Amino acid sequence: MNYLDTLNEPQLNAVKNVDGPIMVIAGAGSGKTRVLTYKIAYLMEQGVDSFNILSLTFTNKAAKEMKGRISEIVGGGEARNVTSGTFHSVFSRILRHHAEKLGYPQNFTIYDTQDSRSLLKTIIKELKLDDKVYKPNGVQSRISSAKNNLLTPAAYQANSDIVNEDRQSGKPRMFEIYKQYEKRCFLAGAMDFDDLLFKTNILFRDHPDVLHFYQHRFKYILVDEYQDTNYSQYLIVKKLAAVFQNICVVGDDAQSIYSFRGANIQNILNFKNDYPDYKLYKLEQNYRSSKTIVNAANDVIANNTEQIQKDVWTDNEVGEKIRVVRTLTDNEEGKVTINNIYETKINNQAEHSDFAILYRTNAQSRSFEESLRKMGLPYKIYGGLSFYQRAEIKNILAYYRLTANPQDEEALKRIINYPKRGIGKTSMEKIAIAADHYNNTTTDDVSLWDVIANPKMYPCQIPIGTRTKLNAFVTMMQSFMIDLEKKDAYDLAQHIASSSGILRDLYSDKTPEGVSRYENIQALLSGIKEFTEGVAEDESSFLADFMMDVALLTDADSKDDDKDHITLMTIHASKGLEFKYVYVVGLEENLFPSQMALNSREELEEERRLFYVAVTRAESNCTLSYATSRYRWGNLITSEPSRFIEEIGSKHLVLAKTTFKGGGRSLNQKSMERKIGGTQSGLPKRTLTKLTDTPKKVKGDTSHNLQDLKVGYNVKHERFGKGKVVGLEGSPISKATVFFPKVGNKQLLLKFAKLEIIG
DNA sequence: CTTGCAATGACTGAT
DNA sequence: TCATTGCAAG
Repeated sequence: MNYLDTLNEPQLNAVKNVDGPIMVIAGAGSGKTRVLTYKIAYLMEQGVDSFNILSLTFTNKAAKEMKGRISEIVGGGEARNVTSGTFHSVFSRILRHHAEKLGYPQNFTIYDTQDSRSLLKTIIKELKLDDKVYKPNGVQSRISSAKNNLLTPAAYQANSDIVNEDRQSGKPRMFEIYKQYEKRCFLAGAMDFDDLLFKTNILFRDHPDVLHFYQHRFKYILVDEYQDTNYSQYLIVKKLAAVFQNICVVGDDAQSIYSFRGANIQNILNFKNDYPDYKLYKLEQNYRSSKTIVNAANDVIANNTEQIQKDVWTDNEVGEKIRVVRTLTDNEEGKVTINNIYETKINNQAEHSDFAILYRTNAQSRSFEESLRKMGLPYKIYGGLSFYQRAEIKNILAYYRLTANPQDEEALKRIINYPKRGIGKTSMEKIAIAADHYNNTTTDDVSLWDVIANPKMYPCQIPIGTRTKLNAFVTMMQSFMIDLEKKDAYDLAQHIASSSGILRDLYSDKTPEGVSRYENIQALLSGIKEFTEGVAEDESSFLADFMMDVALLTDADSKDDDKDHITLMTIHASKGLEFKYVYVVGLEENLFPSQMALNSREELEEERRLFYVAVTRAESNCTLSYATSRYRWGNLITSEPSRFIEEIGSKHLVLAKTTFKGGGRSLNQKSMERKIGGTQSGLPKRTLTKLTDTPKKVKGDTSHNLQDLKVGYNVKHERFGKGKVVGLEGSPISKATVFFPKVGNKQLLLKFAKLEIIG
């Protein structure tokens, strides 16, 4: 039982109290994952059957890692019987099991955001509504929040508040779109992300036997990141826990950052109402970060009004101050950041994986990526366009989807003319009209596929030439469908890829992009091969099994290619992670906090929590940076530093020199500085008032006298010793290649490497 | 039906 | 800036 000895008192209490409702409020870096992991291990040691444990985590990767650690503690293969994963993945599996009870096919498709937006666009067009008024994005989030609050289209229409809101915002027909969207999803045998939770609630509501079964199956329920659950998730958990009430939720109200997805802090605050005899444990000791970082983060979060009282502290050393870096443009921010990473890595002999660059929006990754590429440093960008969202991958997956579920309308639309087979817009419109017609005039549920596959039953006005092409497509798809449960996933996937013509189509494209698309398909196929080989003997390895949770996979879940790389991601994606050196970039008003969040206190406080999350990712060093101007939609806009920087006590901050002088840009920078009206160094006035005790750095310029460097000069480096210049780059010179007898050729950035000319 | 070009509007965040 | 959409010509 030595693993329990590593816990502090509140952690130990949270682990050892297993019965009844428990809430753990866990400050950043306070070891909550450890508590959850050990708690499950402890439960198993106490004789609880692992089949009776349900653990809901924020990513599937976290679930996998937890299982691994539990296995190490309890040994044997028992840990794999714990049901664990994200809400979406756990309940999509349960839904598959009972799909027919809800009228869905077992192989129902999961529509991702793109699919459902595309369907919404179609519907808006069909209803002859103006898509400038009914913006697909806005409609989508409206419907999403309705679903997250468990409002069916009928309930939506019956709710006068909501209907009034829609009317006042000039969108009185919103409920029709919702109704139609719901109908079309059902016809297509498809659920969107919100449906996975919504339909689970419906399943439990309408089928008490099913609910009863899972209530008794999951005697112990653990929920991580509870502050980010929405009403729909809250209700699922509440229903499941109703019998045994062995529910343990872990969260931190200060890290609630998903309200845009319907997350509701009230779930934490309401816990005591639902379970009056609950036990509360607070984990307040931070084991992750330096005192400086913990205290700075506390300074920031103190500006929020609504929070659960807690006092996060640490025994770790004070550590270094948080560096504040000001640059003139977003591009310069990229260069300065990457150069600092490069320098820090060498000075501290750190790994690339010790570094993370965190930003507010995905679009900010560009300038960092460019600099990283120029410097030849290994990096990985998480989020943004993930592998499974690339067009070529979505296309081939659409073939697989349609094979597993012919009703899938979005999949059909995607591939009916890919690769090109002469079935264009006009034909598709005719088919859609026909399907709609037969839906209204017969009692059948008629999908697009039904129309093209049964021309005798559902005739439509299509010229004979096109008809022939359609028939060929139908015959091909049907042959895939026959193979669905005959061939294993890899064989069928490979077969479809080649006989659909996709591989040929991509192979013929010899542009770099085309080659990379072809490689992506190959990568997908080898992923499927791996899946096929990795399936346990008692499980099936059909293509439909592989497809089951592809839609739910994210970059965070993709297995680490255990390559040593610098991490770039949004702050949202960084939740739960930690890095030695963290760079929080783009700290500018209207960017972070986001412009969209400035209208209400609630939204601003969420931005602040987001900043809190960002800072608390750091273990030993944290750097905050901002640019005084940045490109947005192609034109330069000026910006001022984020209010969040000011909220950190100045004693925790230090202004970094911004001495970047690369690539002959000094002149440009100077003139821009004049134009923008920034001060010569340090922060603009507003911030200076708070930073008066920070010593102003005089612009040091070590590279100045090095401009006379010539190839062949002898130089001295503080670590590598004497060497000879063999190459120079940049004008003015920014980079030198120097041969050192001790270590060989080294590329040095003049502004960092303190070179001394010795003749 | 396909291709190519011009015009347009999007950048929060993500299961 | 970049990806998507609309329109005209082949």
